[in-house]
Amino acid sequence: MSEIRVRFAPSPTGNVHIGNIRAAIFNWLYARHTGGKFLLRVEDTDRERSTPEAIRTLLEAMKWLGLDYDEPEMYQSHNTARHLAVAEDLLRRGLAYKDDKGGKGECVIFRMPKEGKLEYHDLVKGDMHKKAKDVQDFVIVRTDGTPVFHLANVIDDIDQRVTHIIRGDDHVENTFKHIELFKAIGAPIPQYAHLPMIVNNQGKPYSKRDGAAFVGEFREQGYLPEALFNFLLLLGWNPGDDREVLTRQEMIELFSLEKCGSSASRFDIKKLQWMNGEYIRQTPREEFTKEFVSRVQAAGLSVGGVNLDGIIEQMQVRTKFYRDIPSNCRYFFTDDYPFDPKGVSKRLQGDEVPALLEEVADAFAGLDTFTQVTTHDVVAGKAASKQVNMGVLIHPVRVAVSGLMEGPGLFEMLELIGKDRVIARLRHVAAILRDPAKQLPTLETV
RNA sequence: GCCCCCAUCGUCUAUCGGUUAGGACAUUAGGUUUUCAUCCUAGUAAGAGGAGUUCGACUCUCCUUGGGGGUGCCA
Repeated sequence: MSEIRVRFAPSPTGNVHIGNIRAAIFNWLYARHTGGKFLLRVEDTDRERSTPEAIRTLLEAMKWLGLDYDEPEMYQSHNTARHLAVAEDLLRRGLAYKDDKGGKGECVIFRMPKEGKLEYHDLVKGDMHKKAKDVQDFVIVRTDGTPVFHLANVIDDIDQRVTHIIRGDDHVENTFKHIELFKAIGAPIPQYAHLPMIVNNQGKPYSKRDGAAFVGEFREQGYLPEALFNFLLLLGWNPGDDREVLTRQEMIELFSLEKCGSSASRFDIKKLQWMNGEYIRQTPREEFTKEFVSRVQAAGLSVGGVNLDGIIEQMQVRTKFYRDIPSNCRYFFTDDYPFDPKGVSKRLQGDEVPALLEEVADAFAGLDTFTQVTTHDVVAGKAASKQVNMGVLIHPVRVAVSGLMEGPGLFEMLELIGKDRVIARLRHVAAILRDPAKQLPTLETV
């Protein structure tokens, strides 16, 4: 039994489309599951677009997703001489011919069978067949002397000794051509598996117009590679039971081409967002803390002198994207925090608010221990004596001390900010509200 | 035009002739008169249409419809 060898063969365009990277994921998983080799071939024959920069983008995307490959990457452009030599040989043996149908000069055409059936077994789509007369001869070398995709792709697969070709649905028709090429060259025919495409809400191929379509964009938007990987895997594959969030190890163990579906799947960003949150919540506390601290520090804030563990405990469960951490947590680390205009208009607008905030501040000042329990009791007492719901006090205080309308429970928040800061903030905000010449800094102005 | 592929809740999917058609996302309600998030509970929601095979069809066959892909110098 020869070893299983699969490959990912993208053309580096400067962006890596999610449909492409999903093919890479399925190939990678198949190799890891079977103990085979996962290879990378850079189809860089388009000299215009295949810049070193574009290749770097491709390699970075793969690294980010943990798609490691087992042999040095192959560059298709380095194999052009061989492609042309094979074409010459096919010509010599009468399996290809020269033609000038378009009047552009002579190109080399590969001769397809004219009668009978063409067939192959697709590992995901089943038995495939076509009448030979429905597949035409095709160009393998252009008029300008450069090899065409079909030729280069097949020869490189032969050279890399690829045994299983796992790629997008859009290549199904090409497969009949490629198989004849393998036969003509005298190479063993690989196994094929065609994955359904990722489409948008209209059922059209998912593109840039539909939102983030490239790996780099998801990375920039704060998605974790593990979440994107897991989500893309679930588009067209399932483990056979109800599990959805899987570890890399589980994916490798459970993966099989037989469980791949054959209908196109729509890209549902909502589910990706949910999954990203799942991964953030599952992140070990230590690792999340590291990420949290680096984001906060990158925003120019210091994490010294605060109850970092307490803040983390409150915020990990609320974090949807790492990139939102600084704006959601700024008030923990500095008194210079912006106010959400909606919060101001909804919670700090009334004439009674300044007095209310000062009253609460005064009551807090009398506390020896400042905890969620003692602050709760103070506010509860105030609400009772005023005969109002606690929310009447809680909401203005929350916006005053954090600038935001959301976050941890108020009393947890107060304890984390600390007595002195809370009191100072309440008085400071009250003073600004009383002074018609002053204004609270809003999100926009900061 | 011709050829090929596909078709279960709004979405991703399970089901491989006999199920109250299951799960997840989203959504609705409740737990929660302190928000947001988490968590828990409950709910709404699906076999495109028509023939046939069969005791019995979401499942097999055919047709229609819809969608996608391909169709000599893109990959």
